[in-house]
Amino acid sequence: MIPSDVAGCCSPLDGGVLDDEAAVRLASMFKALSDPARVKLVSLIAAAADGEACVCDLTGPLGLSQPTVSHHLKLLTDAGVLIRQQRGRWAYYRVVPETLAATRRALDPLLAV
Amino acid sequence: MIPSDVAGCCSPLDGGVLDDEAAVRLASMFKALSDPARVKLVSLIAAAADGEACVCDLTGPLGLSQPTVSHHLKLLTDAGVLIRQQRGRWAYYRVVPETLAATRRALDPLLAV
DNA sequence: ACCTCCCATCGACATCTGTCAATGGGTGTT
DNA sequence: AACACCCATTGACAGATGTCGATGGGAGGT
Repeated sequence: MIPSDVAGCCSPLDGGVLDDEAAVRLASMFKALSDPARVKLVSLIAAAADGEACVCDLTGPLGLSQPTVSHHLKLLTDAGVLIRQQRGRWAYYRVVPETLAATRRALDPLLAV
Repeated sequence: MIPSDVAGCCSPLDGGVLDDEAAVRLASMFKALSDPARVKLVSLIAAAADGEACVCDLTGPLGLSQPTVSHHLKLLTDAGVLIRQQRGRWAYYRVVPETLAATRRALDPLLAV
């Protein structure tokens, strides 16, 4: 379909578009999951017995050092993807389903035809 | 619930977890959408008339230079989120719904209880 | 032919990011 | 009290990332 020559381009189209704040929030959600190590962390925790895991459970399967794993876990926790609970010497992490569900829902408007 | 003291921790849990390749693929999908500019680009294009837009439509609403916008569009295209079609002097971009739908679906296993 | 316009690429630069070794703070055990 | 263990924080560093100005390559218009 050929565009209407001259004025067919460069028309303003600001209707029904994410505002800056929404774009930043959405992007930060995706950024939290933009690293293979973090994706695998969430996967490991979601698949763990009782739906929770401590750091010592995760360093092995990830093949990363303990500080690096703690770093990724902090990013995920700050993003609201995980929640942290200290019990004794162990720190247990579990997935926050609402956050991932919200991220999933946020993709719908981008599929609009 | 207190863990079963000693052996309660550090048990191997490798069942039903994303393998490395899947984690990398998933992460690269999310990385493509991990920047506010790119999220807004997809939103702008999805909301555009006829579901497509050329670069000159996008630099204004984004407030970024043309090279920067082209850079982001290339990243999104490489990730399969957008598709590019050249018509005359204009390059038209449109959303690839299948890619976003696949990304949306990939979040489901992470929600498993 | 020349000029104009749209857009991709290049070069450069500041910043962010992922990673680890080393350290330190709690918690439980002996 | 002393020790062992789990984990977060710090410091450091290489590499990736976002941004822009400048350049170049096509496609249309005059």
